[in-house]
Amino acid sequence: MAADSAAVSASGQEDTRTRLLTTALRLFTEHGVEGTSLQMIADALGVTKAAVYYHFKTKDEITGAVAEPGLRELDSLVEDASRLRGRNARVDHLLRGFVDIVVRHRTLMALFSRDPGVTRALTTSWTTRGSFSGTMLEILTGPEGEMNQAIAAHAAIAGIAMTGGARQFADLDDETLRAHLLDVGRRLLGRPRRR
Amino acid sequence: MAADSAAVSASGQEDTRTRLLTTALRLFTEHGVEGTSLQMIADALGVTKAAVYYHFKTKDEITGAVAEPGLRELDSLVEDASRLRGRNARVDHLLRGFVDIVVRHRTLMALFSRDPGVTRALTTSWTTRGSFSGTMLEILTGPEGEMNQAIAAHAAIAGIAMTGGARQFADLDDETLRAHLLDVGRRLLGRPRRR
DNA sequence: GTCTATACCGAGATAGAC
DNA sequence: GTCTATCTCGGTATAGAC
Repeated sequence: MAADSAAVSASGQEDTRTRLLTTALRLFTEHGVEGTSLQMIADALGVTKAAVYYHFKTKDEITGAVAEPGLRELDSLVEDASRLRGRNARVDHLLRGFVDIVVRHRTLMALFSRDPGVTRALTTSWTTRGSFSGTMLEILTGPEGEMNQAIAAHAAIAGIAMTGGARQFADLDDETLRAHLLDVGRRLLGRPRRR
Repeated sequence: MAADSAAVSASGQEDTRTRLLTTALRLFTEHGVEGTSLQMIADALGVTKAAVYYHFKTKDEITGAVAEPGLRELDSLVEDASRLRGRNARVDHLLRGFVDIVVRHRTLMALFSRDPGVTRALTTSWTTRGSFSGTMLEILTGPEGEMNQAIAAHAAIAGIAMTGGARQFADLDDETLRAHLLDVGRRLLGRPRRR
């Protein structure tokens, strides 16, 4: 019960910074990054706009902090996949891992692949890291660079990310959604389907 | 040669309103709707902000005018498809028509399915018309309402729209892109593929 | 260390001059 | 048909209360 202020117990209230990021993500998905004002975030938290400014110096910093956990996972997924030998193994690992990340960060991944505001906010800080999306497409497309595969890969990533974050399927449990999205990817990428 | 100011000849300069909409669409896809200021549009046209305001009363009105031609086509496509008998016929007509619209309005359709700013701007004026996206999903999903089909349909629409508007494929000619996107849709919807 | 009060400037919007 | 003046709101910034 003796929880310190940094890591409160599960039932207790989270610290302001965490609440802020959770609230921001929700508002971002509803109104878009550029469509969400600092005032909206502040109001939703019951504090003033300047209080938000204490925790983050700029709005872009908030956007970055919201997107970071998902981006980190994508980054290391692509690294892992790159190290595998055999194209099929790489594709399967990447597909499975991507679906998993999308399912666990549902709204974030949809927001991330959609919103130009996110891209703009991250271009400053994530230019080096931003290579993962290119590498991901490369792996899925294959060395031949066939147009057929390139388009299928692009459609797979977009379709999986946006469907995973769609409101209609928000009630689905993780396992079910994961299975369906994997199926989408396998159909488009021409990989064998289970069951 | 005696062209009036409303309809100039093909080689002549277009009227300000048309140039404005073309410019706005380009800026919208680059920076998002909310990320595009009236000042940017005005600067790109070489006029002042107030001059833009002469042609359109609000920014939402610009957004609406930009999106309208594509939305109209989607609307009548869904109507046409609904009138066909037989689910396969409806699905095929819808898929083929959707791909065609996406190809001919590439950037617009991607913008439309992505940007929350577009959705917000249109909720006021297009609430009644907005039913087409629901009807489209219904037709593609089928009467059973199986989760499998619902997710595949959602992924197909998102994947086709966003891939069609992607910069990487901007150089593809209409026919080629159309064929590839049709293939994406057919794989996901379980429809027979040509060739 | 966390927040309030307040001010500055850019952007959407309106009214009206030319 | 184009532009100036002006208002309000949003992102940014600082000073200071508790």
